[in-house]
Amino acid sequence: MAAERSVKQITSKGDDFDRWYVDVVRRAELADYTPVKGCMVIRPYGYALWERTRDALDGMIKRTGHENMYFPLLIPESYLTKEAQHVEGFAPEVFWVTQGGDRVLEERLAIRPTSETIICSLYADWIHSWRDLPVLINQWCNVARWEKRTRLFLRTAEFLWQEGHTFHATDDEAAAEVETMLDCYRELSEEWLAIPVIKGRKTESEKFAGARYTLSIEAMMSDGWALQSGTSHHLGQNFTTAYGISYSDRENTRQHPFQTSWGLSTRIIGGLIMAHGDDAGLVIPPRVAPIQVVVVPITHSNDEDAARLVEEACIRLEREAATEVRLRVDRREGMRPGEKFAHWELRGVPLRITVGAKDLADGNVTLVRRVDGEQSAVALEGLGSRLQGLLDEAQKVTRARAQRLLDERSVDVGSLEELVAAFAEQPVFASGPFCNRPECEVTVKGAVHAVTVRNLRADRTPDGAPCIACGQPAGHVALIARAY
RNA sequence: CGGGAAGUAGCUCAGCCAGGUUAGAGUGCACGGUUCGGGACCGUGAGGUCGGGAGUUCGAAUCUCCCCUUCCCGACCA
Repeated sequence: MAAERSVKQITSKGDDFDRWYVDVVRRAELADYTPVKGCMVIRPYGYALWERTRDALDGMIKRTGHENMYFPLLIPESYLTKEAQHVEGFAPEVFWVTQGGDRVLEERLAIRPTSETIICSLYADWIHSWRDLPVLINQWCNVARWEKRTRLFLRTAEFLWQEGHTFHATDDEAAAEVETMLDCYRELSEEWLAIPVIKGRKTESEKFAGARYTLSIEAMMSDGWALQSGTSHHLGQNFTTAYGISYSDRENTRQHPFQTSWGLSTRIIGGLIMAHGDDAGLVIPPRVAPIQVVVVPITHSNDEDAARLVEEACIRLEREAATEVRLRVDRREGMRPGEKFAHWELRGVPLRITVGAKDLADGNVTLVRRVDGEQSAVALEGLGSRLQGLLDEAQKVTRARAQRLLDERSVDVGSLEELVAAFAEQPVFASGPFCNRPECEVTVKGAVHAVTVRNLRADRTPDGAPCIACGQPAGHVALIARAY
């Protein structure tokens, strides 16, 4: 049955994945294009999804000891340009404000592409002593980057994110922070968004501009492509030196603190869509679903008694579920049940309860799980209190399905030939021993169309195997994939 | 930013090559009715500066030029 549930308005996933993605985003009313080039509008349903994701991550950020604050949107050019690599990396994508009202500004202002520079400039005045460390802060904000190509949620000129920034007395403490926050991203992705990820370290060519190193989580989309879903950077003393941040340690010696930054953006919503969605539309994991349960009453205009019983059952569900579950009864008139089913499937609501006279005669309602279409007749009695458990189950099934996809499309390779063979049929996640020299990265990229080294896996070691590109002893296992 | 495609009703598109009454279809929308366990049907109605600008012409959705936007493939990137 599930296979026949095609949706009128959206392209089939198998026919054209990119069109499918855009169709789902727009038809499910998550987001849309705007008259502003490169900028999207996030519509209420999409924003609700972001809010749930954001709140989950915000809880983790606070749990790990960070506080939220807010920095200016505009950054003076002289502040932006102090860290050489950073400027070089971001300069091509900065928006510049050159005028205020009718006055040309003496110094251009950048619209923040990220806030390390303004934050360092301010903290240079606020950090004086080892007692001032660590500084553990975060901000939720918008940033702007002049991107050449727009993809809703995945790449827009303006996007929403959080950026965490910390300063530490020791290198090790900063390194631990980078790991801690990457693990928060992993937890958000796996436990909330039901997307398994692979943690690892970025290669030199892929790391954040100005960082000593960058860690990332990489998720597999259902077409086998990778999506970098969160990054955590160890900035060493690069910025603190450039921006003159120093403090007196316990021995009264001047020191530059060690710094980290880490970010996760609305891009993750794109990942959620591409990881779980199907030909009927979105599939939203219950923990972040704006609406977790939709109730569709089946009423007959020529049978008032039945209609009354159906409405009573709906009211009962609303009352019993109200406190713990986000449930909505779809009472829209003049719309046939099938149309409502399609409507909510497109929007990815995890559970649907159909309430009709036929089932009610036996004290039952029909329950359908979005992720796999599993359908069952369940007793109305006590259902409200069982919903949370059913949602937890749906969350698990969604996660397991994504894990299965990742497992099925992951391949270990021991040579370039095997790498080429791995991608012959379809995009995969290939893992192979890698020496991490820039020349070898170029070789790997050139071996298969559009692949990149996503990261050096944190969970694997090469065990003395030779690098797939040069044959020298490999120190890492590289995750190689095509990426969004 | 390079290569390709496309912009006509909310959406999907036809009409354009061979310029000519009042620009069409399906779907969606509004109202009425029959219906109602997978996008049902009948009727009525609203809805368009044909992406924008300039030009050619008696006359432009249609021909010419410029611009804008979107999609796809690259390069760049969260």
